[in-house]
Amino acid sequence: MTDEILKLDNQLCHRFYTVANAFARAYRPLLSELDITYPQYVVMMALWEQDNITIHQLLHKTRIDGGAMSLILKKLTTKNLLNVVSDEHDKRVKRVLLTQQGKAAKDKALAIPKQMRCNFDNISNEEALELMRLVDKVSNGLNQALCEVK
Amino acid sequence: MTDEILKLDNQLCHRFYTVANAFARAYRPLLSELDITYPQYVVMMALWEQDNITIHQLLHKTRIDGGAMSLILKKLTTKNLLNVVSDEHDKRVKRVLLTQQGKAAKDKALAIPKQMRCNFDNISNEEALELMRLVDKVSNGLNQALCEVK
DNA sequence: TAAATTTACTTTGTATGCAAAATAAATAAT
DNA sequence: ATTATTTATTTTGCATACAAAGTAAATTTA
Repeated sequence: MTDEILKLDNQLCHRFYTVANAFARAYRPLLSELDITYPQYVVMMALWEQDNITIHQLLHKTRIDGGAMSLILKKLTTKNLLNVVSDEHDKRVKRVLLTQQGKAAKDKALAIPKQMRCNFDNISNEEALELMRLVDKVSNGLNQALCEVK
Repeated sequence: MTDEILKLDNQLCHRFYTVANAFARAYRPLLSELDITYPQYVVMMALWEQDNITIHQLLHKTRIDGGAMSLILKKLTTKNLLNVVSDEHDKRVKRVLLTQQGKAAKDKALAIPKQMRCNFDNISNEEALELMRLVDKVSNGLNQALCEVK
């Protein structure tokens, strides 16, 4: 059946599309206390891991779009969670620095992963690791494909 | 280390976020011949599978947001790929019908899955099936969580 | 060293994704 | 038979994605 090829249920892409949206939706209530969105949370996680990095490094780490990042950093600056400052030596470069409030937010955030994890306690740790391994494999394939085009 | 908990590389959600975006990006060049976006492609796949369905059914099948669907259907109507008509019996309901052009587009689309699949030919069929199974498990967990809230 | 190129970011225009409000029509309840 | 509620869909406002164009500063070339 050639029809099977285009069936939505057979598309890996549609599963990822669906689950990624479901994740963002599921994080919403958990992030409401921090008053940030999911992509903003991703930026904060990157900075909690390593503070005082360049926007370029932040883009690489988070895989967030450059244009979107500009807006996200403005929003997080308005919320007093971080500051963006120009680099002394290279004026093209901007560095992102957590504020005291931004650093403090990490304590609240520490409870989030556990709350999220319990949404799929039907998945074992082994399965979760296998899932991450396979998703990475798909990601690598797609990224290589995109590089070849350019 | 409590720090490991919030590390970006340990977040399942971020992997899905990344790979879902990578998919949409990878589909772009393949869909350019059809002159449609990835979400529009999802709608078309649903209709190639079953034509003449209600918007409600289409929303359920594709998992696309209702607000977004309104716009997507307008775009696809403008491209002469489908028509939206009111149901005779229940005037609240609207049905979506493929045009001749919309049906014909399926022939071109049949080549897309194979082209996409070769981007991750490092993944066996068994791994792909296992991946789908695990993603579904995560999806189910998240959807149940969202239902409980409501 | 002046011009061309590269690098780091921002801006712009288009297309979702989503919650919430708005509409309109069918159904249920009183 | 009205009124209240539910169902189907659209509209609105905000927040990303993303490609492409624009800007500014550093680096490389000629």
